[in-house]
Amino acid sequence: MKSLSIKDIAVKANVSITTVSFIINGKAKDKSISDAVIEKVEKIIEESGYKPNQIARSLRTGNSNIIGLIIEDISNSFFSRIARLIEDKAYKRGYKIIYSSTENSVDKAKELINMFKSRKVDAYIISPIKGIEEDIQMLLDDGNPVILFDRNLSAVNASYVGADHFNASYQSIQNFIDQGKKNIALVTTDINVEQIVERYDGYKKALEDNGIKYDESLVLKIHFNQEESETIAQIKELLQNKQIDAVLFATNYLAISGLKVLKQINKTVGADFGVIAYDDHEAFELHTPRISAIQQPLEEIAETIIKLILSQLSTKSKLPAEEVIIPSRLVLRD
Amino acid sequence: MKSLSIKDIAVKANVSITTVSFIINGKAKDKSISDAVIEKVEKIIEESGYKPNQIARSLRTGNSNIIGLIIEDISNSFFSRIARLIEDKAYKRGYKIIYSSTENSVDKAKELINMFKSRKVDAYIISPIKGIEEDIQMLLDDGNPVILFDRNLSAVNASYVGADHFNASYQSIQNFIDQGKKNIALVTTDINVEQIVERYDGYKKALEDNGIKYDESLVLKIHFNQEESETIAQIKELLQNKQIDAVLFATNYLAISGLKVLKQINKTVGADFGVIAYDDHEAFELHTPRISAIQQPLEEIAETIIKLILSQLSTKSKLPAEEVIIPSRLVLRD
DNA sequence: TTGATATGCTAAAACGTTTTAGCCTTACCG
DNA sequence: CGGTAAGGCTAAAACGTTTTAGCATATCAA
Repeated sequence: MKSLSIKDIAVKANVSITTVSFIINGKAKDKSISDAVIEKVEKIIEESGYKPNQIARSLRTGNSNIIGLIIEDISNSFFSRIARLIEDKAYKRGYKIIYSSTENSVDKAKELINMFKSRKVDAYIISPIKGIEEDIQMLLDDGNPVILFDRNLSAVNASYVGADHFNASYQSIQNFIDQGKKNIALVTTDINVEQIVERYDGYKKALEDNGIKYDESLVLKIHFNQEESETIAQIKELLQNKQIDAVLFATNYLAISGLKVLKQINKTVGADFGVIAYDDHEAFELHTPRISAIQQPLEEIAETIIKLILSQLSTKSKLPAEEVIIPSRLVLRD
Repeated sequence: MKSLSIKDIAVKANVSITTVSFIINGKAKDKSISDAVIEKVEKIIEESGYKPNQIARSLRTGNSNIIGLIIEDISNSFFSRIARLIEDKAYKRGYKIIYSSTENSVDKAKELINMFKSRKVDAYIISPIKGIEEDIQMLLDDGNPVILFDRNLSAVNASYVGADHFNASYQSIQNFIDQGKKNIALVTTDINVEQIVERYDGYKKALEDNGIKYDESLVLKIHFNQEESETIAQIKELLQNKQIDAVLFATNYLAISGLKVLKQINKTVGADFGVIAYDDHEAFELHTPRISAIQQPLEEIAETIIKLILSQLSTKSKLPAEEVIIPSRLVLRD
């Protein structure tokens, strides 16, 4: 059951392959093909259900209409929601997405970039990690559109779209302080990526600006790939052994682990113990009491990414890298 | 900055393209290429960083090493978690995933299948919807490996991997009844897919087997694509106006809406009001009290899908369609 | 009448691989 | 010593498109 080729159509219509190609690609008028022929060929295509082989097309034209998406983990709701929005918007413009998760591994990330390169994707959307600067630079040097998001790599001059992590973090801490909190903990991860560092910096700066001394023992850095049970143990230790009246969790999955701890040790979130999570999650709205969270503007981020990509794809000349920082929203609950 | 081709390598090594190709594909020994030449060419490839153009390769060989994944919505945690597992397992075997969400639209699903077809994906993993039976049959007729999952299409003779929705649902209701519940509601969706129907059937059968009369007014079918606010309004009406002592939610997002309603009307889940959700969700573990849920065996489902695909890919002869039903697990909490 | 222009179409090269068929040596066997 | 086999390599076709260059014929202006 071989599928039809343009040649089959040409034979059936008794015209040349070239003519069929022109018609398929809407260049018929340009190339002055007669209406009669256009109609005949279109009819045959319609009836036979012929679809051009995209692979052959890609080989010839050099573009694939595929956008490569490299993220940390598609099962993380932040990424899956962004992926969905990106997919949607890309799809409407005729692009498909091929994605892969890096799991924060430099090797895997590099491999993925190579994979995508050999697949000739038209553009790259990457939530990067430290250590792949060179590879990204090579993509840029080769003239590929590359958009970083969520986390930036300062060493690389690529376009970047992300939320204002520093200010969101700062605001959250300011909010705690305004409520009279003094001993404010930060639970974060040990991966050295820009957006995590910014959240940390915002935390520190807010304390400092309010004349509260930074206490390193109130900052817990959780190892990225460890079992949740261990995370829970570590958070429990922090919360039980330290005098703490508020916590900012730097990621939503850490916040979820944290809430489990609070449940275990029978501590309730409320007036005398504040919690804010970075990145909202359905569980927070539902939790009793409801948990405050920082919402990243997913829709805007996705839209901006696609806009940048399309503008880069539509001009052959290299556009200067753009940095778009979009404010996050602190949603206070209960 | 044109990228290297096999020809460039051949020229550099002063051998023919054919020889390079044999070496790249590990057929050198077979084709009796001398060790000296192998070494020389490999060295040049290594140094130059040459990567074969996958598109040209695909065009020639007819396979792409890409698996197409068609699901309802990547941002739904059930699908994103499955996607992650599938991606992982596929990746380890040298396959990449290209995905797209159907949003339960027949037209979009058909379009996606065509898209994937013209991209010559090597296999299809589809969480199907009613109305695309013919398209799937065509894929099968053309000899493509196709695995349906989550929901089956009885009209089509494709392999299927899914959880035992009927029994899980039956068990849940039985559990309610064992606890003395009599007025058991079901909140489900109006999409006519097999796994939803099975959950409904399980509900009915369990009632029947226990001599409880089926009351249609206790079954709420929520329209698929509607706003959450409307869903909440409908669930609220059900719970307020009917004498109900237990609810089974047929999807996790409906359960989440339902829990929001309970919060609004100040009804607490507990001994005199039971709740079970189909598909677990992080929010349930965290909810106070914790919410019971039916867990689908994601890991096993993903593993089985990949196994079936690989076995189909490795034999050229068509294998008979297999149906694998994996038991779900009812996790009772609090 | 002549050259130019428009109209309608096509042959063939090119994209970068894989693979078939086969060429030339040298080695070996009887 | 002649024939066959093995070893080491390669030319060229093929995959299915797009696109460049160009061939006829008809029309038209001068």
